Amino acid sequence: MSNMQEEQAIHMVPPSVPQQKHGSKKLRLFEYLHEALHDPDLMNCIQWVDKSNGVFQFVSKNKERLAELWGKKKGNRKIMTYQKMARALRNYGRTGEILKIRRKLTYQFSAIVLQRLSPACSSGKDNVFYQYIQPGVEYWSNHDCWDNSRFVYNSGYQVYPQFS
DNA sequence: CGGATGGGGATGGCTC
DNA sequence: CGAGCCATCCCCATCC
Repeated sequence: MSNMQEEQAIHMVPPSVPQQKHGSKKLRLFEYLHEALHDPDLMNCIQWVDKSNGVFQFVSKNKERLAELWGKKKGNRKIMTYQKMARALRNYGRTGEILKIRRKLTYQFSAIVLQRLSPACSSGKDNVFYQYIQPGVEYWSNHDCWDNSRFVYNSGYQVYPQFS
């Protein structure tokens, strides 16, 4: 009876980081966008508005091109469009991974995602990967709950006003 | 009016 | 085989 804990301990495996075999990881949309933001060839499709705060926007004229590239990368059967891609982006609003800035074609990576995608993980040793969105990040909602996915994000450095 | 943009329900596909 | 997670598909609302 007193061994229950021990038994549990035996079967207790460290919270598993999703399996990512070499090169077979499933690319997430926001990862792709982040890559695209660093690709000079795509500067006419997507660009930073405020890099340090993770704010970016699509270029109206070429946003469809970027969407198509994304669709091809995923091997979709049908052609990806900006509309459909933006739908996926809106889903990120629910989890807070990417927030919608109240301005045309403008979005913002959350601080957590930025950290995860960016600099620190330079030397290939980390499993710092899956950390979740809990900490004291300040989100300002101009509606009443997350589900509305319309946010203004206050990074602490700068508040982006809502341009009506 | 009509394109551009934003939104959401339903469904698909993959993984565990 | 089923549940959950994301992404995709399709259609509608609003704005300019």
